[in-house]
Amino acid sequence: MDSRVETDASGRKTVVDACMEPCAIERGMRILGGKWTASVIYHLKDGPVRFNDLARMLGGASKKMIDQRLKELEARELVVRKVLSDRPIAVTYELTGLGFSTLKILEELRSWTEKYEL
Amino acid sequence: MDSRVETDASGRKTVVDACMEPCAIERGMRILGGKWTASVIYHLKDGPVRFNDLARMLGGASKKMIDQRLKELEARELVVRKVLSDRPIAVTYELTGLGFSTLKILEELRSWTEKYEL
DNA sequence: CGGTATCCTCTACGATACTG
DNA sequence: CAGTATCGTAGAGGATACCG
Repeated sequence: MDSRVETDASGRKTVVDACMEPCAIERGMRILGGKWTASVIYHLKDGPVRFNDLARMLGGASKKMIDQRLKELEARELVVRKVLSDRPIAVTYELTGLGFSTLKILEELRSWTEKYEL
Repeated sequence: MDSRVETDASGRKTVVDACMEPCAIERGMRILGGKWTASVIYHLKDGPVRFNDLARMLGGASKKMIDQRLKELEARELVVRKVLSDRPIAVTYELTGLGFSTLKILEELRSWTEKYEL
C-alpha cells in the first residue's frame, strides 16, 4: 500500500496514507471553517476595517481569537494588514483578491442558513 | 444593555448578550464546518451509501468520527439513516432535501479550493 | 456489518491582565 | 489603539478493543 509512517522528534508516530489526504472540500473547510474565520472575512467585505471595530462587530469573539484568525488569513493571503499611522497607532485589515473570491461561497452559506432558519 | 448573566449548577457564570449571538454565516459554519462534516455530505450526493463504504471513502476519519458526524447530521435532518436488513445488518445513509440544498455551497467551496490550488 | 466503550492527549478557546 | 502574555479548562478527536 501507498503509505508510510512518519516519526517526529518526540518519537510520536503518524501513519500517512496517500488516499487519506483530505479532498478539496475538506481542505477548503479547514481554511474557512475555523471559529469566527468566515465571519471575519464577511465583515471585511465592504472595505478596510480597524482591529477594534472588527472586535466590536464580532461581539462574542475575544481579541485573542480575532488576532489569531487575522494572522491565519494574512498568512494565507486572504487578508492584508495595513498600518495607517504610529502614535496613535492605527491599523486596518482588508480583503485581497483571494479574500474577495470567497464571498460567493459565504453568500451561498448565509442565504442557506437564513432560508431554512438555521 | 440587552444582556444577562447565566449561572450554571457549578456556579460558573456566563455573560449572554443578544448582540453577541452569532450571525447567519457563523451559524452556518457551525453546522457544516465541523471536521469531516462537509465531506460526509459531499460523499452522499450521488445516493445512499453504507456505513463502511463511507468510512472507506473518508480514509482519514475514524469510525467514531463518522458515526458522530452522521448522528449530528441526522439530528439536523440533513441525512436519513435507513436499515435495509438485520442479520447480516445493513444500513445506508442518504441526504434529505435539506441535505441536498447544501450542495450548492459545497460545490462553490470545492471549485474555489481547486481553482486556487489550496 | 455497524457500531460502542474506554482511555488518553492535545489544543482550541475563554478570561484576565499587561504593554508600547 | 492594537495587540501580547499567561493561565486554566472543556472537549474534540485519535487509538484500540470489544459487541450484537
